Amino acid sequence: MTRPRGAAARGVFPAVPAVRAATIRDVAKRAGVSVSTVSRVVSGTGYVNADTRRLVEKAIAELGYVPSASARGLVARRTGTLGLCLPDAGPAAHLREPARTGSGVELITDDGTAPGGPAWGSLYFGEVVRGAEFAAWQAGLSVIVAVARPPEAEARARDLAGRVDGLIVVAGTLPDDVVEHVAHRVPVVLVAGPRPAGGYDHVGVDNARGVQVLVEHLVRAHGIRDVRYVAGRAGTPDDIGRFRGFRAAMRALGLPVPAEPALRGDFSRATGRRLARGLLAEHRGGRSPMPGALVCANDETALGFLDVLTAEGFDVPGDVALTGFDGIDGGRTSSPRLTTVEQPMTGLGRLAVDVLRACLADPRLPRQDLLVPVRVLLRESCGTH
Amino acid sequence: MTRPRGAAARGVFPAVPAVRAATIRDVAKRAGVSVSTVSRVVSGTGYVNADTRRLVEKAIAELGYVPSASARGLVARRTGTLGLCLPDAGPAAHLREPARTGSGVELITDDGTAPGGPAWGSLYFGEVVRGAEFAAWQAGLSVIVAVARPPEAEARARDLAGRVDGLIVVAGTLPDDVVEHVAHRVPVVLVAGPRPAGGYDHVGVDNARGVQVLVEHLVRAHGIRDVRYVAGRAGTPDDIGRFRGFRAAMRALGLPVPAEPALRGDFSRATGRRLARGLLAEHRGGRSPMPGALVCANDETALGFLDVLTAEGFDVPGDVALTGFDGIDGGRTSSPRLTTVEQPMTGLGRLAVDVLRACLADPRLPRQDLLVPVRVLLRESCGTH
DNA sequence: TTGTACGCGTTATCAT
DNA sequence: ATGATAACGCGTACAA
Repeated sequence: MTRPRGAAARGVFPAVPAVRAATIRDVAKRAGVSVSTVSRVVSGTGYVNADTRRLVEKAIAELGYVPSASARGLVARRTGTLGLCLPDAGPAAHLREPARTGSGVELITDDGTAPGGPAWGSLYFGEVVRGAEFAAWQAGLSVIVAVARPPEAEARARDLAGRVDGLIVVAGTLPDDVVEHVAHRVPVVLVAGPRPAGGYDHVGVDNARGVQVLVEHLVRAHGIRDVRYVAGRAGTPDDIGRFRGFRAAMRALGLPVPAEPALRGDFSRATGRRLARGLLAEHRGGRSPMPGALVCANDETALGFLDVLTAEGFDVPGDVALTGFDGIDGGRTSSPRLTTVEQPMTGLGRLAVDVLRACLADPRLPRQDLLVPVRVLLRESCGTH
Repeated sequence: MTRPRGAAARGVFPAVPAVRAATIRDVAKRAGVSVSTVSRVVSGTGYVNADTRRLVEKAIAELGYVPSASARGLVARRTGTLGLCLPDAGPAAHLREPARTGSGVELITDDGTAPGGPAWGSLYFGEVVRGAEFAAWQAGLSVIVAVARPPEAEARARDLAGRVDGLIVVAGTLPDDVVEHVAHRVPVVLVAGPRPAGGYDHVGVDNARGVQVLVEHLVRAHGIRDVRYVAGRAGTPDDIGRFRGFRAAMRALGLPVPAEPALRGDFSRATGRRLARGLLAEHRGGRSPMPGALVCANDETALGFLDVLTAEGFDVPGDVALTGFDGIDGGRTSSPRLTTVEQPMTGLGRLAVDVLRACLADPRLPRQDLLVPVRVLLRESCGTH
C-alpha cells in the first residue's frame, strides 16, 4: 500500500498520483529505528540485532524501498557505473522512422536486398557491449551504452562523463578535445584505432600477429610461396597493422618482403570485386601469373575476390588460396568458406573494462596499451580440409 | 593544472594522487563568480552577462569541469537513465574464462562447430539494446544494460532500480517478487513473454498477426490448401500466439480449423529434423499425403525440416512449402531461402522505451499492452519467385 | 548496539 | 544580473 490515502480520501479518481519513492527515512520510521540502522542493514556493515534486522527488512519489503544511487554516488564520490561510447555506424536509417505499433503487417518480397537487417550484429559493436557488460558485471559495475550521434555528440559525451566512474571510447567516435575534456574527470580507455598520443589507456586488436600467423600457415602448411597482400583503405590503423604482420611473416619465412601491398582496396566488397577483375585481366593478358595466395585486409574484400574468382571459373583454393580478416558471417557461409582471422570483439570490451578498473584502483599506474589476441580460423579457402 | 600543488610541495613523487574532479565551486572560484552563476551558465537557464558567461566557460574548459549526475539526480529526483534487463541467454561459457591479452594467437581448424560465435547477435538481444538505446537517445536519456545472471540477479536488479527512472525487463529474466519490489520505485515495462498479470506495461511481438498474414498468403497467393502448423514448445506465449494466428487464418479462409497443431516440436532444429523424419515415414507408409505447406513455429524448426526434406529428395517449395518465424540468419542463407516472419527486435526495444516515457510523463495513464507489428519476408521456400 | 549530525555537488528559491 | 542558502537521500564518523 504505497498509495497515499490522502488522494483516495480527497476523491481523486481514478488518478493515481506519482508517489514519491520510499527513502531510508521512511523505512526507519516504519521500522521504528534510526536511519543509520537501516543503512547498516542494507549495506550489511556493522552489527545489527537480529530482531531489529527483521523489522527493518520487513519495512523495506513493505515499502519497496530501493536505495538511491544518486545519493549513494554523491557521498561515495563514485557511481559504480562505466560508460561505453560507440560510433554511430551501420545503416540506422530505418531507426529514424517513428516506432510503429498496432496490427499492420508488412508483406515483403525479400529478394535478398531487404533493408532493416541487424546492423550492430554485422558490425560487431553488440559484441563489444556484451564483453564490456560481462566484465563490468564481474566487477559489480553497471554499464551505460551510448552511441555518439553527430548533432549533439559532444554534449552527450560530457553528460555521460558525469554519470560514470570511467569511460570506454571506441576510436573515432568523439573529437579529441572532447575526450581530453572528459578525461579531466574520469579515466578514459580508447578502443581500437591508432595508439593514442595523449596519456590514455588503449586496447586494440593484435592485427599484426593475426596476419603473421596466417601467412606463416599458408607457406608452411600449404607450401604456397607467392603470397600477396591486398590492402584496405590506406592509412587506417587496421590496415597498417595487418600489412606489418604480413611483412613480418615474409621476413621470418625468408621470402621477399614487399615494400607496398600488391593491391590496395578500401575494405569494401565492391572494390574487392574490382581488384579481382583487374588481377584477372593482367593474368589473362599474360602479364603475370596468378599468385599462390591472396591475403586480404578484411573479409569483405576477400569475399569480393571470391565472387569474381568463382564466377570466372577459378578454383579456390586450388588455383589460388584466399584469406580475409574479421570473421564476419558471410565468410562462414560462403563457398568455399573463408579462412580468416577472427576479431575478438567481446575480448576488446572485456579488456577495456579491466584496464579501466586497474586505473580506477590506482590512477598512478602507468597508462597501458594492450592488444587482444586473435584466433586464426582455418577453413576451406586456404586449402585446409 | 588540476594537480594540487600541495602534493608536489610535500615531495610526494612520483605519486600522482587521484585528483578530485572539479566541482561547480571550483569553477565559481576560478571564474570569480558564485556557484549560482555557474549553474545558470551550465544549464542555460536564466540570464547571464555575456562577459561573465565567457569567464565561466573559460574556467570550465580549463578545469575540465563536468557536472555530477549524482548531485543532479539527487535534487531533480530523476537520473535521466533507463535500465534494460536482459536474460543470460546464449552460450557464454567462453566469457567465463579470464580475458586474455598478449600475443598468443590460436590457430583453429574451423569445421563449422567452432565455439565462441556471436551469441547476442543470433539471439537478437543486441538488437533490443540497439532499439532501446536509440529511442532513449531521442528522448535525451541514457541506458544501463544489465544481464540478469543467476547468482545475484535479484540484488543486482534492485541496485539497478536505484539507478534509473524506469526499467525495461525482458520476460522471464527476474522473479516476479523482485519485479514487484522494484516496481514500487520505478515504472516497469515487461518485454515479450505472456501478458503480465499485475499492473505493468507490456510490449510484445504480434505473433498472431504475423502467422495469420503468412498463412493467408500461402493459401491466396500460392493456392495451397492443406496447410499444417508445426508447433514449438507447448505453453510458451510465442507458440500460443502463433498457433492462434494460424487458426485465425484458417477460419478467415474458410478452411478447417485444427484444435491442435499437426505436430509439436520445441523450437529446436534437432527436433525439427526428428519431426520431419516422422512425417516422411508416415507419408511413405501411405498413411498420409504430404501437406501442401508446413508452417513452423520458428525458423530453427523449419530449417530442421528443410535439412531432412532436401536430403530425402523432396522439392521445397514444389512438393511442400515451408515457412518459419524469427528471421534468423540461417534462413537467409539456406537453400531455398526460408520464408519467415521477422522478429522486430529493435522495434521492441524502441517501443518499450516509448511506453516507459509515457508512463514517466504521466503515471496516471492506464497501463499499456502493445504489440510490435512484424514483417513477413517472402522468400523461395514458400513458392515466391 | 543504536542514534545524531554533517557533508557529498547541484539546483531552485529567494534576496540583493 | 548575481549571490546566499536550503534542500535532495544517503553514508559515516562520533556520541550515547
